[in-house]
Amino acid sequence: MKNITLKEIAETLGISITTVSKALKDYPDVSPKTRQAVLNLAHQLQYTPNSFAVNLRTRESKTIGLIIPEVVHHFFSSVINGIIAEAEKNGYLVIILQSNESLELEKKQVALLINKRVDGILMSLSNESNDDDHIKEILHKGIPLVQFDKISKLIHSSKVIINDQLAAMQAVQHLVNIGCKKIAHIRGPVNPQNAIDRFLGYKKALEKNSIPFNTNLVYTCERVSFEEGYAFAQQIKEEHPDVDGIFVITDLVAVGVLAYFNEHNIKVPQDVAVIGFSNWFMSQVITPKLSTVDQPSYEMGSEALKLLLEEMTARRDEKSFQPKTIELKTTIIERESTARS
Amino acid sequence: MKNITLKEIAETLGISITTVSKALKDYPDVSPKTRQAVLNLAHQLQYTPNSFAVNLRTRESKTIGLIIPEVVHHFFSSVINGIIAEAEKNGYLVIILQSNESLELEKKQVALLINKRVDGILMSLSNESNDDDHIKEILHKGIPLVQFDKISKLIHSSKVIINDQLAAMQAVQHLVNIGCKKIAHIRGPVNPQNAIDRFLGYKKALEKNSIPFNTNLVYTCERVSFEEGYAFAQQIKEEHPDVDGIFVITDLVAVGVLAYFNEHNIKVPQDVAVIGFSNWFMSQVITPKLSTVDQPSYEMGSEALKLLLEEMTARRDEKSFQPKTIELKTTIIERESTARS
DNA sequence: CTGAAAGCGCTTACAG
DNA sequence: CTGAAAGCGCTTACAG
Repeated sequence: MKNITLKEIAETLGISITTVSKALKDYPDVSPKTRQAVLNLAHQLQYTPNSFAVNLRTRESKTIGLIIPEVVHHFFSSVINGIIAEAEKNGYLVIILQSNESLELEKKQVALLINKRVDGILMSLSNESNDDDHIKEILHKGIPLVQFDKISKLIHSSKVIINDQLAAMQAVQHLVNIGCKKIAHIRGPVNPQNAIDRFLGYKKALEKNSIPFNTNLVYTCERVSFEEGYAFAQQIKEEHPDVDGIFVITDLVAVGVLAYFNEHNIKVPQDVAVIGFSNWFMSQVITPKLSTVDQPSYEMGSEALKLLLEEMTARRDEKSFQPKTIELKTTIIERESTARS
Repeated sequence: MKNITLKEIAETLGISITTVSKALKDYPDVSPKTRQAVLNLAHQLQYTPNSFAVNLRTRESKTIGLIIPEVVHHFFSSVINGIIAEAEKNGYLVIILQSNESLELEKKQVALLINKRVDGILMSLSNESNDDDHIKEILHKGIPLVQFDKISKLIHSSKVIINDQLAAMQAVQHLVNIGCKKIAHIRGPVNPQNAIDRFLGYKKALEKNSIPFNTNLVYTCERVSFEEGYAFAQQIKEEHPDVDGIFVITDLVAVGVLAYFNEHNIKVPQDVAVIGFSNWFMSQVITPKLSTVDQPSYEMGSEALKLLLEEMTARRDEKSFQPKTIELKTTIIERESTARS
């Protein structure tokens, strides 16, 4: 089906393209009669502006790009949800790309989005990311950027985060409070800032409670998977049978830990208490129900988009913009896996 | 940072824009020397074509639109994964919209994508969708369309589906095989084709095994939620204490059923066997592990994108294209929730 | 092998 | 209040 253009409307009504354009955009300097005629015909023909032409003229695509490590992930899919909803509300569409935790892919995707000339970019870094050049390139090109969740502290952009260190401290403190004396930590990979911060929070909590820190009680995930949780649970029990509490980097891994314990008749929380991180849906339906740290994911997405909008608006109006950091609240969710009476 | 244009390259080299454009696009009628000079300078200046202008000229956006009911959903997020991966491989980006199971939103989003002039659309219908006009509009505009999973049979487009009826029959047959005599069905909402087909499969399986069909044993979800599963499990036990098998529309709801049974000491599978549908990750980690129907989600996404590509290519080459339907294989996954020895 | 020119469909500063 | 014209940055049929 042919698409209607301004030209056709203009010709049909015997007026100029300029006037048609103005009428449709509610410019004041069009007579009410002309405006009405244009509006009627446009509606009748179901005119919609050619967005390609509008993009070229206005240098805006009304599209933003999102790069995340993984879509199939309860936390990230909730974030996406928040982003898409907020974007749509403001007339923006969202292109989603997935780095699959690969720095190489992440770089390619940044290039793709820059090429596409999106109006802004939202990013959560891959676990491999220990190099900032591609992200600096975004800033260098003058494209508004908001980092969330897995961020690089060195990049001077807006950020939406939680206080991972504090949240981890609270989680470990909770284990101490219910009587744990020897607490292991299954941590995330070495690069991501949030894995580092959660580890530091673990360490601080021990210190605060005068529990000696022992490197051997820290187990490092590479892929942050269910399988790793399962394997580390076994390893912990073999190497340190007296461990009575485990703080796990994220719920998926913690569920792996529970699976191993369930299968080997190790009682949770009586023998070992377990606390995860993120509050996946899954945590409340497994047995035992998993204690965890609730992390507002939908809100993280919507707040990130709002910050991006602010920056895009400032940029368009040629106002200066100071990057902001929003820190969202986390909450300890106590469930069966730490319920010692 | 200023963006480099063809004009600047042309001026710097003292040649025409035409020649620069041709050199960059590997047209044969450019002298090797000129081509090299252009390529060098373009690379040095990090030239990338302005996609807005390219879109306008070529009438292609190299972008496709995806509308799904929900992002935060193991099945759909896996489909997204397949779509994005395959799209990227072929130089397309994906805009994702979420209907939240609302027909009204779905209509709006179709309009958004048409306006955006995406090169093609992938859709899985919302549960509310009992009206096709907005989808016919896509075809009417000549935009390639592929439906997947939750489709409208009445729309003459390509489709990627599973045989829901057959898969449901196999699931119920499995319950019969392990000795179930009175089998309830928690079905999906009334509109979606796949809920209807799964229900029909349930009915056929009963018939085939000479088990009388009883309307009272069919419970209809509205929101397809964990909570509904929980509530229906209770209702089933109250209304029909002798039900010994339940076929549930999808794993999320089945997990709700298991939660109720676990909490009320009803033994699964001894007292009641339960089988779900979709093979969410969650199903293999809960207690008891849930039997289910595996549905290839990643593949559904990648196949849908391939079909769309075929159609977009045909359309561009002005060849005719006959919509195709691809039916993917499903597999019964037997786990603890139906493991009667 | 090279380039002038038209055109994609819009927006907007400017003249009348 | 109306419209001619320039221009966004590219592609491509055409002439030389």
